[in-house]
Amino acid sequence: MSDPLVIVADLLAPAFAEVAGRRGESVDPVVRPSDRADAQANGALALAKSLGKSPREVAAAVVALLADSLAGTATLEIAGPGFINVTLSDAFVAAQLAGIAADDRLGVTPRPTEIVVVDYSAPNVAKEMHVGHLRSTIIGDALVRLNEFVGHKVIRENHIGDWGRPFGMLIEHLLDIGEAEAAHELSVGDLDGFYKQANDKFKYDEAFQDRARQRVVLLQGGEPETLRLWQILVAESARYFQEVYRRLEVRLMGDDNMGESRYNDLLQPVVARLHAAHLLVDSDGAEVVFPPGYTNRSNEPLPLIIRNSVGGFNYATTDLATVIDRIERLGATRMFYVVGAPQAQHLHMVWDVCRMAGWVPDEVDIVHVPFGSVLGEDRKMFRSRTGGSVKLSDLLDEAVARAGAAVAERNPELSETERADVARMIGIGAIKYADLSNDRVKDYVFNFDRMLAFEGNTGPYLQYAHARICSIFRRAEIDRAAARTVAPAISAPQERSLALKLLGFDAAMATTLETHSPHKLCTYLFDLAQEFTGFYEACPVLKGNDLALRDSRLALCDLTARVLAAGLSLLGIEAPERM
RNA sequence: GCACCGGUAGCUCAAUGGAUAGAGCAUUUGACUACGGAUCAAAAGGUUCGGGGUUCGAGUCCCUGCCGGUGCGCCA
Repeated sequence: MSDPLVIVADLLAPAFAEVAGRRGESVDPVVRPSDRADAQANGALALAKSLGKSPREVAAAVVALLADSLAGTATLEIAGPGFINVTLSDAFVAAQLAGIAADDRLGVTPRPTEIVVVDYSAPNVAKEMHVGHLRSTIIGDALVRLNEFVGHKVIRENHIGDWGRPFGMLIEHLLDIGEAEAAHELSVGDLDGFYKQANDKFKYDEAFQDRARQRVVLLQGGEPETLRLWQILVAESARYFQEVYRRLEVRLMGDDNMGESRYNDLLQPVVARLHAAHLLVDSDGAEVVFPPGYTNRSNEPLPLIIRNSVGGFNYATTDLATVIDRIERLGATRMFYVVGAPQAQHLHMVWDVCRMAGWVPDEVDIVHVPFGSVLGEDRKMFRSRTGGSVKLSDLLDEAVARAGAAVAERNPELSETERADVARMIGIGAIKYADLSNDRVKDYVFNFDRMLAFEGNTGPYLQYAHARICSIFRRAEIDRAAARTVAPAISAPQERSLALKLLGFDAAMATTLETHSPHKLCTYLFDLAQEFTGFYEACPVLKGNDLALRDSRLALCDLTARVLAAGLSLLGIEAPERM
C-alpha cells in the first residue's frame, strides 16, 4: 500500500464520510492523479448535489475537518469547481519511500493466495511456432510472473494440439519417410516441411487419404503401435517447443504440457454428466447443448457440439473437460485463457455450458485474455515474403543478430561472450517488450527497427536506464547492498517526483493485474526510467562533496534499479548490468 | 444477417467519468573537456471517425451511423 493515491484516499475518506453525514461508512473521495498536485480528490463534486450544497462548500467542509490532523503529512487546497488538491510533505514522501526500500516486494501489496491456472502458448504438434504463438506465450508468461509475484499459486498449462484428425496423415507420413528421418526433421525444427508434405499427400493422394483415415481410427482406438508412432511425433515436437521456450526465457517446462490428449479419459464422463444434467439434445444426429444467447447465420440457436453425428468427440468436449479438471483436480479459483480473440465466442459457449451444468462454483473466475494480431508493414497479417507464416525461431535469430551488431558498435569493450549474452537479452527483450507494451487487444505492426531502438518506449531503453544505474555503483566501487541501508531524503524537485513515481509501483501492479494488461506495467516502467534520467541530469550523485547527499541519492538510484529490474523481470525480460 | 474487437498529433501508442486529452518517434531550437550523449531541456503538432443521449463533468458510459479486422454446427 505504498501508492500515493491510495494513501491520500485513506487519509481523506473518513472526512468525506463525516461531511456526507455517513460517519463510519466509507465514502469514496475519488482520488485521481493530478497535474497540479500529488493527487486530487474529486469527491466533493459528486457529493454536492445530494447534499444540496455547492461543491466548493463540501470541499471546504472536508478540508476544515482535516486541517489539523494532516499537518506535517499533507497540505490541502481547494481549486476550480471543488477539487481538493493534495500535496504530500517531503518528510512523509521520504518516510514512505524508506518503507518500500526496506521491502523485498518493493511496496507491492500481497494478495490472498489463490490457485490460478494460466493456459497459454498452445502450439500444435508437428507444426511450426509462429507469431500467433508468440503473443500467447509472452503475454501468458507475463501473467504467470505477475500473479506469482503478488502471492498466488500459479499453475501453467500448455494446451498443446496433440490429438485429432490430422494425426492420421502425420503418422502415415512418418511411416513413409521412416522413424529416424521423421524424428530428425521434427527435432531440428523443420516442422513446416514435415506437415506440408503430409498435407500435400493427403490432398492429392487418395490411397494416402484412406490410410490416414484408418490410422485415425487406430489412434483413437488406442492401438499400441499407432500410439507409439504418435508418441514419437509428440515427443520430438515437444523437444523442439522446449528449445524455443528456453530461448524465449519463458517459464513453460515439459511438465506444464497438458495437451488435448491428456483429457481423453475425461470425455466420456463429460458426456455422461451433461446427459445427467438433461442438457444434451439430439440435433441432426449430433449430441449438442444449446446455451442461450448464441445464434447462427440464420438466427437459429447455435449449439455447442459435444459429439458429432458419427459419435466422435469434438474440441468443445475437450475444452469442457479442461474446465472440470482445473476446478475439481487442481482446485483453481481463477483461470486465464490466453487465447486469440477469434476464439472468444467458442470459449464463452463452453463456459456457459459449464455453468449450466453446475460445474463452476460462484467464487471461480474464468477469464478470456484475448489479444490482437501481429501485422506486417502492409498492415495485413504478418507473413513471410512467400506468403507463409513466419517461424518464431527465425524472428528470434534476427532480433539477437541485430542487437549484437548494435552492441558491437556502441560498446566495443565488451568481450565476445559478454556481447553475445547482452545481445541475447536485448534482442529477446526487445521482441517481448514490443509485444507487451501495446494494448493487448489491439493489433500491432512488427518492426525490428522500432522495437530495437534505444530511444523511446522500448525494451533496450529500459535496459539501458538500468545498466546506467548499475555503472554508477561499479565506477564508484560502491556496494549496492550498502547503499540500500540509507534512507533517501528529498531535497530537489527531481528527487521528489522520482520518489513519487517509485511509490507508484504498487498501483501499476494493481491495475496491470486487474486488467490483465502488461502494457500498463510497461508504461509505468517507461515513465519511471524517464523520471530517473531527469533526476540524473539534474542531481549529481557522485560529483558533490556532501557525503550524506551522495548516500541519499545512491539509495534512490539503487531503489530505481531494483524497481526497473523487478518490473522487467515480471515481463520476462532480463536487465543486464552493462550493455 | 447476427455477434465480438478496434478507430486519439504526420507516425507508433497512452489516458481507473474529472481541470488545459498525454508520451515517444520524426521535425525545429538549445545543452557536449559527458557521474554511460544509448542523454537531457524546450518548441511545434488535436473537430479523440460522424451524429444524438445520460451526467455538475464524456476520448471513456448508452443509442445510432461510417470505416477496418475477426468469428458464427459436426476442424482445432
